[in-house]
Amino acid sequence: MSAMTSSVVDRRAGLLEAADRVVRREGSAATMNVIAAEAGITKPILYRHFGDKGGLYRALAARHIEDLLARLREALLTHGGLAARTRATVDAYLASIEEQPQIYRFLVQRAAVEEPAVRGDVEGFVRRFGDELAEGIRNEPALSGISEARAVVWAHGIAGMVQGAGDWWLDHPEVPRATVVEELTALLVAGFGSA
Amino acid sequence: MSAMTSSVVDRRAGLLEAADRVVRREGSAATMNVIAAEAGITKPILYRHFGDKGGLYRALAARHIEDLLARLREALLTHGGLAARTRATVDAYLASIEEQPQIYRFLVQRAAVEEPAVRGDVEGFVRRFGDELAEGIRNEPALSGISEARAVVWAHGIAGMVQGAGDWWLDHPEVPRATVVEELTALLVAGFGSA
DNA sequence: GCTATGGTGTTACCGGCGGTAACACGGTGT
DNA sequence: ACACCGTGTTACCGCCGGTAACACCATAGC
Repeated sequence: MSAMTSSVVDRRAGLLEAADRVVRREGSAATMNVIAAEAGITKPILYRHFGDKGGLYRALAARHIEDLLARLREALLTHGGLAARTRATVDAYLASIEEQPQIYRFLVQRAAVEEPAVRGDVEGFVRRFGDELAEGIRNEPALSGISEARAVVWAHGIAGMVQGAGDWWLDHPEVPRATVVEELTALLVAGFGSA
Repeated sequence: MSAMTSSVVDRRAGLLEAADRVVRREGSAATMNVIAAEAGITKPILYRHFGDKGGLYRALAARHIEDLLARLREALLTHGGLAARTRATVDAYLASIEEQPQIYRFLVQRAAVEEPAVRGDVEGFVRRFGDELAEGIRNEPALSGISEARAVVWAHGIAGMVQGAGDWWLDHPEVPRATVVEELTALLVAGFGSA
């Protein structure tokens, strides 16, 4: 019942692709009706595939979250020391939101806020970013022996910091990305020294 | 046409009080109908007073935002040096969200996200927190001569950090507030050293 | 051939939301 | 007596998320 290329899984992917276009184009006005129309169908089909709006949001968020976390994970493995890793990670985050601001807003706002059920499943995104960061911090050679409490509080604090600065930066495009990256990196790397 | 104690201004305050109770009790299910019912009236009156849902949200958010920013402003003036000021500010923020988590969620989520028109008026809240922080950083004796870019990026980054850590902490009440405060303060104070 | 079955698609509806029009009541000034 | 104005109501609109019911069209089995 698989082996074939097409069928249900491709259909789902196609629908998600349509939903993605709508979110990218219309932002928060991405209603179920519009998404269905964009896909050239009507609502009930959408509901058959995703259950409810939360299900579609979950599916939609999952793709981007995995992509983004992969980028961040890779940045966390950058060679060259703690400062280089920090800079690469912050820059990866800001580069991502710069490339697709609408998707980013969808991830941190719609997906995590509007549909509370998503919190347990996709779990925010900033939250998962924080979890990944915590792991990175625990494994950081320069921070060996860091207490668990410190690792986890720092991680979620840093996740919020990058997100907050990124949010602000989206409304202040006159500031170069490199500036934001350098200032945050300086603050964080010096802060890590306290460990 | 003023001088009298009662009339329209008291009425507004009473309605806001009712809205406040609903938000505190029902959280995100604070619909216009139930707010009206809580106030003992019906919808149109609410609309006559506040224009639309965004107007009510703005009015509702404004009170708490001013209260909260006053607390933070006071903390920013704590005597005893940079570390003491940082600790007091972080603690003031976390204490506030601990006291009224529903109101806090309303401020950072509903008011700032759901009603985009609020962004220009009440302007987020985390955003205004960031603005206040930037001013505090510029005036910080220990950070005199800091560049404008650094002050503003740090400010909004720190605002996001405290908010992000606070968000996470709301879901992990087993961690004492003092722990969160101390870990964030340690990171920040050491980071400030890089200026 | 003719019928079951299952997936794709539709139309048409439901309850509830934000928002508004239209009207009813009661005090006040002239 | 009358117009006026603020407070309040009922009843409605359009749109959203969500669902029931039915139509179409392949393939599979006899």
